[in-house]
Amino acid sequence: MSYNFSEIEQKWQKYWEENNCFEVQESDDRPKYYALEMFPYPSGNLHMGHVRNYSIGDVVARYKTMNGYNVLHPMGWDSFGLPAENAAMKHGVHPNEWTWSNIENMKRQLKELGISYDWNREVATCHPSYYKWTQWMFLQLYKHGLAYKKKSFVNWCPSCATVLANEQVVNGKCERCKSDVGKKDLEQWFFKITDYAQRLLDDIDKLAGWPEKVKVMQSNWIGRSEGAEVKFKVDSMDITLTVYTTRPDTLFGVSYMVIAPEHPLVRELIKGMPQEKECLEFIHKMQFLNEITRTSNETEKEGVFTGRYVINPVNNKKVPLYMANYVLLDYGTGIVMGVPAHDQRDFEFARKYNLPVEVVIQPEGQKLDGATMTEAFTAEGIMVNSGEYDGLRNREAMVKIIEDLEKKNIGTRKVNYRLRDWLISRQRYWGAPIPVIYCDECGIVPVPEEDLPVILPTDVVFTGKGESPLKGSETFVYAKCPKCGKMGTRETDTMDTFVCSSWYFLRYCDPSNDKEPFTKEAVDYWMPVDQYIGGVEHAILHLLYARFFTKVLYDLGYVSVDEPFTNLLTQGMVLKDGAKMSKSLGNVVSPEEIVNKYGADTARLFILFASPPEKDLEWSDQGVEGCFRFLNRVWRIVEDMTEAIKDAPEGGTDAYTREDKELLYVMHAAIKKVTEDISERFNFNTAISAIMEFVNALYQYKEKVIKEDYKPSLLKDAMEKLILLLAPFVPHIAEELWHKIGKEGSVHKQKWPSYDAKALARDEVEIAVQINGKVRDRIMIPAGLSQQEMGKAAMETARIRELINGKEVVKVIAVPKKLVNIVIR
RNA sequence: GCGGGCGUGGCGGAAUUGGCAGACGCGCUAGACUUAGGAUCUAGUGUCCCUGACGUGAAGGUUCAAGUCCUUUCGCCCGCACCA
Repeated sequence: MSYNFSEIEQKWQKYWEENNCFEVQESDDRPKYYALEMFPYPSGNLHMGHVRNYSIGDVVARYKTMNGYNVLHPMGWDSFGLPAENAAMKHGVHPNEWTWSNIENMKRQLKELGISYDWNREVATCHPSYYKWTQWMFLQLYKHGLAYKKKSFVNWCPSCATVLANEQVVNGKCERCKSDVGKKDLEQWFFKITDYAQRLLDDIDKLAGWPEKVKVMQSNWIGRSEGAEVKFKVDSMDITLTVYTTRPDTLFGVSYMVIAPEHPLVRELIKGMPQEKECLEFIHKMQFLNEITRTSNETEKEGVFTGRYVINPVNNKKVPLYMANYVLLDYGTGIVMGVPAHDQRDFEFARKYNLPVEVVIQPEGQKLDGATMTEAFTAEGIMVNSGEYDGLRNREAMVKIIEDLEKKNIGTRKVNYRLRDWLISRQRYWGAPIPVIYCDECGIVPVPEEDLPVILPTDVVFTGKGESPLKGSETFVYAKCPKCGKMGTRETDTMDTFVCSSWYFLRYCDPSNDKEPFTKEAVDYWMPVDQYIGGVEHAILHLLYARFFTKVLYDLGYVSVDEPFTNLLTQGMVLKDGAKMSKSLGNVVSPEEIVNKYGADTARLFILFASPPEKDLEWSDQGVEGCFRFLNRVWRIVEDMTEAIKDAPEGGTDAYTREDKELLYVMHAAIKKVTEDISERFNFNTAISAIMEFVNALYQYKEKVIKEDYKPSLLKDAMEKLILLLAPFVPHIAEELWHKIGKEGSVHKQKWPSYDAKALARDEVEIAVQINGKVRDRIMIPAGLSQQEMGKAAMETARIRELINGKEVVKVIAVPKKLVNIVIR
């Protein structure tokens, strides 16, 4: 018979809810701790990845509570987004209805897992009381010049019928639906994250509690590079083209120049030239290529001559101006100088179009010939063919050249970032409306703060066409201009859902405030998040945006921290048969099924035990069975002992036998290990294995000691400690057993046990005796023996004496409590 | 190509500071209890030519001692990738 998990779990979930066990307030003399898991998109059902994420977070939250912290552990819903609209089109359900019923179901599932959330602080980004403040955030950014509108070539997903941020385009495909992303020339809203590029980069150094991997990814994404901008005059035209280069030392080797086909100056440059028609065709062709095929490393470089020439300011050489596929408009200046001898891309381009290859840097002791080179020389060397800079090492020349460019006013030192401004407008319905009104008289007018929220209308038709469905809502579109009162039209684009999730961790601090997004006091008390837990897929997107928002709000004085997350744990994926669980592979295990069959405690235990949190986890039905068996084992041993410990006096007892001491040792070793594994390393798998060893020791004790010799207070202590150690992992069974052994009050409100170093000090230890590094014998020795005495004891056994007989003992190394190594010759 | 990570039994994984490799769990084997066992308990379980030898992807090295440190190398996973 197994224990009745279903009854127990329901009972305690009800108890926790009715007693508001996990509700927290700021005013508390305990130190605060903010434990946060990434809130989910309400797709309708929890998956194993969620279970893993929230189980990990729950261990942390419950453990910290038991260790005397005032723990904030909230949950909410990232509830705007495309799937709601797709469902509306497919099933004819309104996104609002669809989303809220999903939330209801997932909330029930979360509660069935017994996660210790303060549900009073629940937020949903699609609720007007939340998006009011998302819109408020937009207005603050707008007010401070950090939100702006511009026309540009933007990523366009034809399937989602919306624009996408750079971060949402993965390998040229839509991050969400995987269809090919194209380009469209549209007017769009942007957040000026580039203003914060340097700080976002610099402050990565502050993130000591973040995984190296995530920090490297962010730093690569920001992509700082140092170089110079250099001005080239167009021959017989009054136009100057500026290039960005990281290699100003190769300036004398420029043999052509390339401009991006979309560059605004191109039309003027080619106008009336014999090459105009060819150029226009090329531009047209490039527009229809998506970015991945256009810019992939494998795509052959392709270009056309514009007919124009530019003049190299350092040597007055006239070089041809091309347009080419490999030059991107939105990086640097969109114009690149071609130095075939020292850049591989330029080299390939030059060979294809028969452009000269001029060597200006020679490797030491070698002579390169531009005509016969087979690849570009990109390493360091000595300057040649570079006028006054000849003979210098190229590094030194680089510095000098930049200085000289600045003096002559033909160039400047320049730092560039790969990071682009964040495109936040979406032509979709189910998002926070951008609070802006267009007025014929006044232009772009932000909606006044007191008029927020701009409510999403309900009279909307979902067409799936490339226009915001809001455009069709008469009640929404027309609005009076807040400035002049004339009728204007509202912005019909909504905000990227990543805007909503960039500040939700702040809202949790003060979730029902309707006067402001949060009070400074609340945020100052709880922030920063002490431990953030979520999937590594958000390493760049969400985590970078959240950092950006925090910095902006810090600058505006709304928060006192400039980094939101002190420690970050990126959990691994849940796999089945070596692959990520997915519908298409048919390897999905539903959490609900597992909870129904074995209970939430078993589900949680397995997921925590199978692998350390940051590694991928292979699902195993048999492993789940094993965890269920273990909990039954725990149940039975506590049941068995209940009678024996009933009238146990508190504290001391008679002299301990060997078995008593052994049990005491294992118990304290378990307390030590579990404590350290949770607090220092988050290695829940080894923490759980230590508890298993403790339980095994209890069974050993039962096997070896007759009932009459039981020490009631020792066993009582053991039962209490066992239950306390289990509490963060398997909260329901722990709570039930806690009361079963006659305790009162929630086990989760108890103090975390501490270990007794005395119990861990054994008087005798077994050590290995090695000869030349190989174990040849084992001996029991008193624990306090000196190294010398250990060596002596080791050489006294019959077996060792025999083995060293007639040999010369060169050296004896003794490691206290571990081993003795005798080196013989 | 650049950056990050990982290779340990039949499987998931331990080994935290260089100190007995394989904790714990799964699986497997045997025994006990039993009408029965897919329940439970107990014992065993890296490999082999088994008083010993070998063994942490491979090859070298440092050391009394190496999964752990160093050098070389192979394989896998993840991220970025024409960024001038």
